[in-house]
Amino acid sequence: MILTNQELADIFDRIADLLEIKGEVIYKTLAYRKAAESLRGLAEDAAVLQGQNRLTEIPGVGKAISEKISELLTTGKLGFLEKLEQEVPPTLTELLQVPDVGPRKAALFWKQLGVTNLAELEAAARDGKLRSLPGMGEKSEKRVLEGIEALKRRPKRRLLGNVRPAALRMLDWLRAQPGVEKADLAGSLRRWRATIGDLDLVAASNSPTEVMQAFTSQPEVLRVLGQGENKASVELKDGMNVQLWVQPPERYGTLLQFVTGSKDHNVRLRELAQKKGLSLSEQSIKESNGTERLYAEETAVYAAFGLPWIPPELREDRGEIPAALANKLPNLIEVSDIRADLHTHTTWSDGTASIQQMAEAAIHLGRKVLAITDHSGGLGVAQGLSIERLRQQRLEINQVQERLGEQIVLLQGSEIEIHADGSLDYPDDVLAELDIVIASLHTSLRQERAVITARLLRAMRNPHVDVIGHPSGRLMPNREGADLDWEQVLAAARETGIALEIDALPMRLDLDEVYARRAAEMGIPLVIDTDAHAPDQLELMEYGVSVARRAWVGPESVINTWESERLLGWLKKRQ
DNA sequence: GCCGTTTTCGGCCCGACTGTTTTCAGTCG
Repeated sequence: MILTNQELADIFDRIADLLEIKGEVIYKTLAYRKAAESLRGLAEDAAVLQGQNRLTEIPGVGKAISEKISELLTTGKLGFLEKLEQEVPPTLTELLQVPDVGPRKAALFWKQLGVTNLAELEAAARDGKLRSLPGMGEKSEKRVLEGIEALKRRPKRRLLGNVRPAALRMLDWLRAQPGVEKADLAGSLRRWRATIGDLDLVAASNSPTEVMQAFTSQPEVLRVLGQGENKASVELKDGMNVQLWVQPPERYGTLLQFVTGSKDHNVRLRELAQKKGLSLSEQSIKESNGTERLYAEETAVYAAFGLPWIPPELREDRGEIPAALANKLPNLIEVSDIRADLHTHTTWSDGTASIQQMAEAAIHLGRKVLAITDHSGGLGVAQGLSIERLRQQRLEINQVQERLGEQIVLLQGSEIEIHADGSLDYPDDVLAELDIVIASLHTSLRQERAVITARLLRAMRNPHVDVIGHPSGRLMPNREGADLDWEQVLAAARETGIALEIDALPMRLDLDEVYARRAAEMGIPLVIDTDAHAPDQLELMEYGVSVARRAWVGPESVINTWESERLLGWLKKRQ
């Protein structure tokens, strides 16, 4: 069994948690966290890098951590971790999930009370045993209990697509408050991360106290977690945590920059500041003599370090600061670049709208090409089309095309099922009749790596297949994607010229940003589709575009930004 | 534990807020 980059990253985060509780110097734990984060952003399997003796090329991975990766990949175990788990009870890391409980308090509860897991902590708090510990009191004990309750109510991370509409409503509310001059979404929401923990908002105001007061007394607020001059934090009734940060307008640029993050991006930027004898915070940039420079605009903050403005989607410490320094930031794709949607469903399979309704909605959004790609017969749950029904559908598509004339080009396609053995659901002569063929994995996703990779490769090598739909098959937050050998998948994509899809449904966002970036670097064509099952889902395109932007992808790599003639020519040539 | 156009050793980002404290530790982002 081969450990994935994600699994390795989880192990190093776990080591960091245990080392922190143990009381190891902070920089050691930070080193493990940095290595974990790098592994998550890495498109090449660590196992491949190990084989080539290139593990230390991973940022934040040196001698010690590379040896641990090798040991894990070779034996599946890690002596260092096993020894650590003898010293610190492994279940103790549960305590770190509780708000306001960090490594020091977890260690305190363990050493003084023998607490080793969440249930024991809750019991100790209920028995009033926490209040008498050093540095603790009745209020702290109550906060721990409330934190445990909040943990039970709240899912860990939510999907961007579920959070964003509500966040935009709250932003509108904030902008309408008296005394608020400017306000924006910040944090992972502004960076368009696929999943969101807490919600961060920033505002510019000269009357922060009033703004904070209004914020914490909204009817949706369940409880106030903290409230000061510059910052307030609340838990909403639905379990969501929201932070609001306020500075006067002349400091808004540094505030927005700071709260947007990511944390790692900010650390890099502050290192850069230090080298120039400056100190960056959410308040200002300070010179070494203490003189403050104030920035109302975020662009000016970056300019102060000689950098162009960096789009928030890139701020993950994945090379964006060196790229900005060299003036080599990518020209990112925009939603307005999108001309076609090549993956949609109608009532012919499991969609809720007719071909005509979907086409009209697509025209309304300015699409020039729309592919109707209902499921093939094999996917029983989605009422896939038999060959006979597929041919009937062509007639209706032709009729709708006639009615709509030149407003849009309709294509007939299929989202065809890849069987467990890699064969496809329709015979080749039927596939040849279609304008576009998207092959997707929906079933038997748990096959082991060699099997499912060979299965996908077989489908990719069918010359009628134009696109691989949502390649990993993941459904967030619960279903992991297939355990594919991405080296082979990407190599096959390059060899066959097939396009890989970024599915824009917020629960998919698949390809993810890590592999989308690698694919684009390899010159593999990408396509961003909504996979819409209803007219309003055609608007979800922006989520797919956000993945491409986070993957440093420009419009040229994405075939549905191309002029219609070029796109149709590409499809025709593939046949 | 990592890393180097200031360094192979000595650094490693910065501030708000809370609760427990009489000046600070812990947590968080």
